[in-house]
Amino acid sequence: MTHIQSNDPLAELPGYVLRRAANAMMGELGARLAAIDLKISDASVLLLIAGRSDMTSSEIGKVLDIQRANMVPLLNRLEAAGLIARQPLDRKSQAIVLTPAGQTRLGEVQAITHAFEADLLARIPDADRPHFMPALKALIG
Amino acid sequence: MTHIQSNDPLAELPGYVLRRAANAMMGELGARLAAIDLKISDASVLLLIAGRSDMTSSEIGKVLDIQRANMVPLLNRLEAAGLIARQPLDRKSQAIVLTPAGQTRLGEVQAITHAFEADLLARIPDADRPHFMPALKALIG
DNA sequence: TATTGTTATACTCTATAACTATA
DNA sequence: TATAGTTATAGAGTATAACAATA
Repeated sequence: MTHIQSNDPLAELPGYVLRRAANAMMGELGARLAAIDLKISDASVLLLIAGRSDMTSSEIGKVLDIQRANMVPLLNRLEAAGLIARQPLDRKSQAIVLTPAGQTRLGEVQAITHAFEADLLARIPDADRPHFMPALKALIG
Repeated sequence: MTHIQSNDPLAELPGYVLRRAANAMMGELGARLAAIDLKISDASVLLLIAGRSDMTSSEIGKVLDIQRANMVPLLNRLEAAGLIARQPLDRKSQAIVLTPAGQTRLGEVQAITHAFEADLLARIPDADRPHFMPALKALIG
């Protein structure tokens, strides 16, 4: 449970509060995805390759900000769970594609993700909500 | 470098963008604090115990959301660097206090933190800025 | 020459269980 | 009986270097 205390002098520092909010929300999302035996990074991959059959491991890593080397155990895990397959594109590259079981699991991921994002936004006061995404996007890139 | 790509279908998910923004900002803060040989958690402790001599390791952990057990190597590191000292409160508890060197380092932490927080806020468009902290606080606790 | 997939490795952060000494 | 401090350990997540095979 992440809960800023009343006597925390860091509670007015935007960077500190940003980290706390992200930790709280990712903890919540992680708990919801654990119900279908996925980690957040697993779910991100499934969402990313949905409906396509042209993304390689390296490309997925670039988009999701995951190192090439760290993609290997992640994809091995998804493959062992029968959710993705490796399809050769040429003799060097291979596309990562959803299996039928992966398609089914993706549906569950989408349901959980949609509910999670809606619950997250619902916690933000009406007046502040429209400013949330623009503010965060301004901090990236 | 954290930089959401244009072809990333996750770029409109608030939870995902929140995590990316927090990672980007913490990477930036970590880099600035590395210049004075501190980690973010180190700096948080120094800021928290500034001006007091009554906080125990357990209390610091509760406020900063760090497990009791994980406070030990953190405080050992700060103690080895000569920045904090352990002062017995009774035969069981001990207060964590800044040494003179810790006071000096705290000043550097405050300067870095102040500049960082100002730079962070400056990146957010004027119209969105007043809504940033209220939105984040609504997500915590 | 650059890139893909991979292995191996290491480092940080975090989580849990257990022990002791004391409140 | 509960709490403070500690030890040990294990699991994530992340980072780098290096290699073979192929573009």
